[in-house]
Amino acid sequence: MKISAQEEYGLRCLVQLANLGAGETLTLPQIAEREGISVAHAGKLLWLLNRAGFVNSTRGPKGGYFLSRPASEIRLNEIIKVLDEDVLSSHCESYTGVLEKCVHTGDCGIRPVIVGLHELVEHALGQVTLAALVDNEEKVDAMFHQIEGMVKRAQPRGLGQ
Amino acid sequence: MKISAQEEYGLRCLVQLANLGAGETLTLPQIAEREGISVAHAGKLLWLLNRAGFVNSTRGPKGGYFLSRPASEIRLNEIIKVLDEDVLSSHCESYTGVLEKCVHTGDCGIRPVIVGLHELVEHALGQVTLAALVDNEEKVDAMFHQIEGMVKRAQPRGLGQ
DNA sequence: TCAAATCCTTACTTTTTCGTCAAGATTGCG
DNA sequence: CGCAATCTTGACGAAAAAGTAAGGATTTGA
Repeated sequence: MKISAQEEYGLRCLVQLANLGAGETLTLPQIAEREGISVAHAGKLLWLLNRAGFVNSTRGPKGGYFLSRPASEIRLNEIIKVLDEDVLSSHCESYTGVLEKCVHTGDCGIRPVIVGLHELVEHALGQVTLAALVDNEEKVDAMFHQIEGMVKRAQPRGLGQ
Repeated sequence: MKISAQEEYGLRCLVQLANLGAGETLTLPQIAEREGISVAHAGKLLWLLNRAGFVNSTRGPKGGYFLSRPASEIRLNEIIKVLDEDVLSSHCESYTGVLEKCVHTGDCGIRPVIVGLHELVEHALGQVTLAALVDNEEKVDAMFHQIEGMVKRAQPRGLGQ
């Protein structure tokens, strides 16, 4: 199970922009340098994010990229959906997306697991905004530990063995 | 974020074997046919699972594959770890695995998210055994909805915006 | 002992993802 | 205007993942 390169570095680029003050922008070379990737690579990522409506840009001298919405209104699940196709995707063509009914024979037991994971990840990412990532690193950290604690106490019913 | 083909189809093969009665086996052509993949492909997956100690096999006529441990002692997180490298992996070389300290400059806010996701997924998969997949489809389903419900009630503290 | 059934292993091909390159378009400034 | 800084776009190449092919090894049973 993997976070794709596009997801990871696209998210990093957005974090850079979320750190800017009002009216500030970052150029491709600046973003590339800070993330340790090539300018061309950054260019492609920012182009994707632009097309998806997360960032805007101005060309020419003094130009650059900036968020097109407040960081507090951008949630991680939206970002991941745009950089990949879904929050969590699987291969079996019997799924339409991940959530539709499986056409495999009745003894396919893995569907509920994939659906469950999808919901878990989707929901967790939906709780985190870009702003939270920038401003409240400790709080995000605390939140995840809180969730983890809840999950730990939640389950030992119905399974066991 | 993606479930790799190896993870998905490897898991499916194990589910097939977990459905067997004592002393029964399945041959590669049988497994391949049931999952809609080529025999060669099934062969590679079963070889991985064999090497990892989840299945055993006998050769010759009447041979085939079978689980080397009871399905109730095999948890999904172990399986995923073997079929890929980890339950959830990321790209940044600054992580050693996902859980070590990030070497990026201090303003890298995404580390806690990756670590949090890792723990979430790891823990969820650790709750599900192969046996549960086969025998208790409804119970697994119910469990995930239970976890999801807990997570939903758990978080709105510390983030909000 | 031979033949058929079966797994085992390595090498290869295809597809997808990742990343680069280069030419083009737009803007600001002297 | 004309140059330089900047983003935009599509084509290309490299690397990784997915899947295929084929010959070898082992076992059973007649």
